[in-house]
Amino acid sequence: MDCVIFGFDFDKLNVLVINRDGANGVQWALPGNLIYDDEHLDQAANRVLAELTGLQHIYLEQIGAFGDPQRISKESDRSWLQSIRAQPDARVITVAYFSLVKMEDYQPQASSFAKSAEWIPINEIKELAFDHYEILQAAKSRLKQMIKIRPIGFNLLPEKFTLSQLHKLYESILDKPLDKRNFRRKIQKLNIVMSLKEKQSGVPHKPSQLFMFDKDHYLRLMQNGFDNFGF
Amino acid sequence: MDCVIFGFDFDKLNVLVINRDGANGVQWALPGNLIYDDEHLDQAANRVLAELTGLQHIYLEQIGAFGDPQRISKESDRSWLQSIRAQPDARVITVAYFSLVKMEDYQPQASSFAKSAEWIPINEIKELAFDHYEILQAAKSRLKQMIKIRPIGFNLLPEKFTLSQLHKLYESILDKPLDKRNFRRKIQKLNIVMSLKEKQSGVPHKPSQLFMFDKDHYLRLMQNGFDNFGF
DNA sequence: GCACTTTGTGTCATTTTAACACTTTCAAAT
DNA sequence: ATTTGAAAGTGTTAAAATGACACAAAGTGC
Repeated sequence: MDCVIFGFDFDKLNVLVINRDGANGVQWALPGNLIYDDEHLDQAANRVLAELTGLQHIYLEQIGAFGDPQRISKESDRSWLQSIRAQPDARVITVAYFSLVKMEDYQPQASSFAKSAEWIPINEIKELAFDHYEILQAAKSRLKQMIKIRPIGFNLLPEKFTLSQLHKLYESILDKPLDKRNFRRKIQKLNIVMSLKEKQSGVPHKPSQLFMFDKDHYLRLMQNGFDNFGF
Repeated sequence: MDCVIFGFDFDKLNVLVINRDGANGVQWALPGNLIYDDEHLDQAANRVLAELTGLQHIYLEQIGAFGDPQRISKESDRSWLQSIRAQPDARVITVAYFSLVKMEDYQPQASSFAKSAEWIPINEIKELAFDHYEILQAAKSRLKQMIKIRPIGFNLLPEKFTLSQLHKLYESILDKPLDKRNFRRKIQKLNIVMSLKEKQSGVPHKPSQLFMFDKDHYLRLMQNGFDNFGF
């Protein structure tokens, strides 16, 4: 399995990639690993995620299976494969997942010498090992699709957030500007956020109201068959 | 791989299932088969579909992978498995697809003695072999999701169809009534159907105008980022 | 020509959408 | 103390979309 782990830095979407040092300099790849013989697919995904980041109970959703017979045959991937696989030539089908993580919950040590994972802005990724770039694109478009019908974006934000942060998040995922006032009106009318009696502090500008995701109201909405945020 | 093949009989959704005669009477299962070692997943799906129905160039889309370690361990499935698999105990992960077929294009011979496949109304299916019922539910909800953002429904209708048929199709998939006039207005405003200079004939009531899917207009819509039919 | 069945059509009140600009509030710098 | 910079927060209006609703028209079969 392979996993596209998304994070949001209040400005843009990021993806957690692992680097392997190869002959041709650094190569990025998605975190992933083999699935145990007696393991549910979702279990495997959770395990790999936990092994890498230590995080548990994280939003995780299957994207699908990727099984091009040639997907691991790129010349640049072979030497690395030989170093980690008993049967480097065996066919491998991967089940891809995407995951939404609060970036604050996992900060790879940027200072560490032997750093193995890094947050990279999604728009700066031009190439990945194997078919991981293709998987990344599928993850992106799946996320875009999902966020229009479910409020999964909250998984990318801290518990308390501002509407501007949420706004920026939607813009980053949908990859288009959204009118600020119209966005706020829509979110507030839906009743899926509740305003806290608390404001930002320490910011060099008007401090923003803080909000939380209102799960109860959302579940009530769902029960009426609601599944369209209209973005 | 396993495939949920949908068909529409102008009244309700049907699924093509194969029957196997077992100890406990007839058991239904989804069509499926092993994937060859050098085969793309999509290729395998197309092959299995063609082997069963003779149809090619059919709408086919991956749902995802299903890999519960126990998925083939139900007692009622074991005897059948032993008759068709060299290693009946090996773990099997399936990649599920759903497919949209014009029912007129494939009519299993109802009179044939050794019939192996049959169209069954989706709402009458209460149980299937292995985890196929679960796959069916996933297919249904995926279809429901997709039809709201892409006009894939046309794959279930003949080239020439009436708006009432299209209307009924949407109601069947979305599983809720849609106002006739509002439905027609919406479809026609979108410009994704073109009316033919031809009417139904031989029907014992006012004959209906025939329409075709207008692919060009739809592609033009798409280019403007359109992906919400608003149902 | 009558009964039956399905097609096909319009209006109106309400809601939703999109476009658009200025004042407020704080920290930091002077 | 005052100014400056930066983001927060807020309302109106015109246009479009939605949802609710009922009856005449056009065929076939009897």
